Amino acid sequence: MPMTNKEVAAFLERVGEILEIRGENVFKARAYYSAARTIESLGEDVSKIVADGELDELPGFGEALTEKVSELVRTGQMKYYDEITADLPEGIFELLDVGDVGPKKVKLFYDKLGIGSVAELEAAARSGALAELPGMGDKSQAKILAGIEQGKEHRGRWLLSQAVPLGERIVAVVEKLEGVKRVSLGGSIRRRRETVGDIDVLVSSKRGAHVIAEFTKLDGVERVLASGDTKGSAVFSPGIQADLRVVEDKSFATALHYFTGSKEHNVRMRQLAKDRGWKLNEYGLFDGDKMLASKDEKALFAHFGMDFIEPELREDTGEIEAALKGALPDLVESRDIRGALHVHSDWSDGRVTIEELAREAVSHGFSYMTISDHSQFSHGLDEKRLGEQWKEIDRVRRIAGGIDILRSCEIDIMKDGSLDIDDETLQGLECGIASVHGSTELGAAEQTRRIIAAVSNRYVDILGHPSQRLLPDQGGMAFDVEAVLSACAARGVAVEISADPMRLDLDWRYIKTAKALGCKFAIGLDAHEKEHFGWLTYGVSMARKGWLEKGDILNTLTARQFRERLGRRRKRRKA
DNA sequence: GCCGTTTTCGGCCCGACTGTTTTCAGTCG
Repeated sequence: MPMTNKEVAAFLERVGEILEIRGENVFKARAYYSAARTIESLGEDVSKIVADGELDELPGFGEALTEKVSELVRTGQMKYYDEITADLPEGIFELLDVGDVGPKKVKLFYDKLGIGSVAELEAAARSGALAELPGMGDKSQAKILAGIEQGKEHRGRWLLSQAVPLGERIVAVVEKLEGVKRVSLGGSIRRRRETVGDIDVLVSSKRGAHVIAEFTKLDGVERVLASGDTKGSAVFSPGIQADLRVVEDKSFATALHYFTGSKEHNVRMRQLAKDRGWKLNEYGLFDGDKMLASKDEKALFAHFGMDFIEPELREDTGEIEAALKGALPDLVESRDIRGALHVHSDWSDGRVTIEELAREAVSHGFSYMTISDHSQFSHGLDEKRLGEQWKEIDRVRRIAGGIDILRSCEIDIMKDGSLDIDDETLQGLECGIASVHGSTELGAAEQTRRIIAAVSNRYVDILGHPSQRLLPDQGGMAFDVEAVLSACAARGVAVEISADPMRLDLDWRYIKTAKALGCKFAIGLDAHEKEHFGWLTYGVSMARKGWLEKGDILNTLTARQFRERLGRRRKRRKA
């Protein structure tokens, strides 16, 4: 089984960490980190790039990395890795996950005390041995113990949907503090990454110490990690860390740009500044000692002759070049979406009646909705029950004002690629969504054949959550993404971008590739209760991260256009 | 380990905070 991009990236990340722990040249380690990020943000499979012999064309891939990564992708192993890890204990990497512990301290702990796991670190801290080490003391020891405790409670990343409400609450409170001029979320939450490690908030004020002090007293603060004049850091219930930075208002635009990132985007922007003889940092854009005024981010980009780059695009995947050429996409917005697709009712595992769903959809401004309950394999409806449901849909359609309701179904894709509803019944659907739920462990080749077989059924209009990934940490199943996307494009089957915060699937990294292959998209809610209509914003964010415009997305069409489009496609497929 | 119409060798982002230090190292973002 070929390694996924994520696996290759994680491997390279680890090589970088080992090099740092070993005390090698930090720039050598950085080369591996940079390679890891490049692989992670690829819109195509690294195994394909290796097979095509095009790995050395990626930025940051010279002779050594090309050879080592090719070996890794082909054989699943890297001799170099075995060499540099041979004399290190296996658990040494987990030490890096402890707060306030970096490669230098790992090396120190290992060299002096032979510590090679978090358990050993904890024992050493409790015995007081850590405090005796050079450069360490009681406070450092206590901090490390606290870090170990926190790590036990929670590790890793949070869903975007968990972070956004907290982030917005912090902004709302801080905005009202005395002496605060401007406030914004920054970091990965502003870029709308599908998961975030922490919440970044930027504030402009002349009263930094006061703002930070108030921030650390907010409702929900469990622990204060740092509290200075310009920077504060606290852990909020249920364990999400938030960092607040305070700058002068004249620095707000450059600071916001800086703290929004991504790091890769920032590196490119600083380089652009350097090329022009300027200097860009969080405090401003400088020509010598002179600060080039930027009242907001738009003005900042304008200095470079660039169009404003929406935060979602700032991943260094071509947005800088496009902005310089004035060729950025006109990104889709939530208000462009007219149809609520992929809605489950209490006919399967949803909590709400069709009639209530209709009312809820109207209140969110949708003008049509597809009732897409599960089919029999996922404990949903069989052919007979579907027929009965259609009568109920007809009834609600007559009484519900201002909304069109389409007969739909989330049809299960069987292990062999067939569907669990017969064609005669499928013919009666107005929108067919086919999804994989079971048998996710097939090999990549079989999985690919299976999905392509399913989207080849003429009554399938949309491929639901293609990868079956579950955030924050469960990767998707193994299959040839490009082959499936090509099949969808050829058959006119739209690819779902699930707005379910645990899915957000198709992965935005593949969206640009999908569009280039000719795919259309459908933002699906996968709603099971009323509150889930609010998920739309997350689906739209992913579409935006994938550079999509209104015209790329089927449910920006009016109800009538949507029906016509699906109808036309079906006629073509019959012919 | 990568990279180059300023360089094929010598750079590679940099500032805030903390704790341990009498001037700095490590971590983080």
